[in-house]
Amino acid sequence: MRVLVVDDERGLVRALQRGLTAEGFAVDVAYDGPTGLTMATDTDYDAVVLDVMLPGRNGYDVVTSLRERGVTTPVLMLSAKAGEHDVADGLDVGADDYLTKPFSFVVLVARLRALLRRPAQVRPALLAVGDLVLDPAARTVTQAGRPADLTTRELALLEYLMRNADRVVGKVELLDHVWDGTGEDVNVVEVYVGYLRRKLGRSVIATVRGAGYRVVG
Amino acid sequence: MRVLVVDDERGLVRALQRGLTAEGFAVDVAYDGPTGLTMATDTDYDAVVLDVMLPGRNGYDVVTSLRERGVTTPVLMLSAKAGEHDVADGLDVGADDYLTKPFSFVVLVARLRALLRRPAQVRPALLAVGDLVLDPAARTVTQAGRPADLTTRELALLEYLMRNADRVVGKVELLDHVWDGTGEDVNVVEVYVGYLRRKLGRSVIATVRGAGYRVVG
DNA sequence: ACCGACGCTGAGGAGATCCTGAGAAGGCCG
DNA sequence: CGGCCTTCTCAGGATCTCCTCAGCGTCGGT
Repeated sequence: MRVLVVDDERGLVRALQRGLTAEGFAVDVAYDGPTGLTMATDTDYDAVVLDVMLPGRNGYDVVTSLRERGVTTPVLMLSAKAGEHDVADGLDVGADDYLTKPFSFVVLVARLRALLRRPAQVRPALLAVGDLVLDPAARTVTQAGRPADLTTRELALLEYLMRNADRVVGKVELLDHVWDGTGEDVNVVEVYVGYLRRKLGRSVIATVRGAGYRVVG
Repeated sequence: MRVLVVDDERGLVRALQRGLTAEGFAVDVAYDGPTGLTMATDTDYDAVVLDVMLPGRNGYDVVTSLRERGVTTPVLMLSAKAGEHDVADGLDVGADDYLTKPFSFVVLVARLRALLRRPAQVRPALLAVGDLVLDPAARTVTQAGRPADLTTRELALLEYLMRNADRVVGKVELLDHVWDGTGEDVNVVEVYVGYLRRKLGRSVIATVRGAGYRVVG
């Protein structure tokens, strides 16, 4: 397990290096943003520990650039600030976890291990299928760049269908995941598919008779 | 996106329920461990938010039992304790993330979204015989790259034949596996083989007189 | 060549499945 | 309170599927 630590506090870095090595990690170090970005891009690390406050380029920038370059290495962000919006910002930008300084070493290792356990997949913040783009956090949908005005339920339905693109999704499954699942009548699903088709065009959602619906790219 | 919240603090639960619903989640609630475990096992939730301190059975137990039962639903643990070892315990036990109370709602939602980004389901493999490709998940068939439009029954019949390619499959066997098997008349099979031939070409399914049908690669 | 068994197919109806317009119920905001 | 939005139910109508049936073609054996 190879880990990159990007932080400019030499003392902390040295402590992490020693501790993580003792835990069996191979540790590389960078002391500023640009260097960290380069190293993380060039080398295939299993995880990156990244301070938010960095000389040259801050942590958010580094993560954003990494993701733009298609690097999906898990990133654990460190911050001195305890403000909650920083946390959300860090995650939305593409970081995978977040720790507030001061943190305990045990916690860091546990979180790191949790990150490494996750399948190293591309996990973009946006859902894109065909000319549709859905942002779950902002709860917006655009079609060919044009924004679409959807209600909460319509959006939830579309999100589930898009998360399962290229697959036929049954009405009961939709009822289970988009609605409470307590109801019985799948007609609600049909009605809402109708709403979506009216707003987004008939071709967005295909009916698979006897099976369910499908969206394709 | 359907979420199960397991916590015995009614006030907090109500707040979460309202907030998450407003964010577009379908929210179910359990107030104790055993109930939560049952619900999480029986229903295919997209995520579970789980308090560590619970009546009946604590959060660690619940996660452990869930994982033992093969349930891989992402779990976000909540704890009142700030002790660092609790965090490590929770993650080691099979939880996917961890939040310490008091937490901010914004952070909770961000973390939840991060969990939901995990790749959805494992898709079954494609069936390929000759220039025919059948995708069981998408319920599509392509012939030399060209899509074919099949009904449910036609697809089921073709799938069974393709799974038994290079073998002669009897009509009664088809009646048993593709139909309920309650019927007697094998003429249905003949009719449907006819449909498939009309849509896919005469050469796809060969007749073996007195024995049944066969598809070859 | 003839015959019986077997297989194929066109037609059509019953029923399942899906879509949609209308409207009721409830929440939210001014 | 009144209007607007959202969600959901309901029922009618428009498909589409599935299966049956009967007649015809084909094959193999004699």
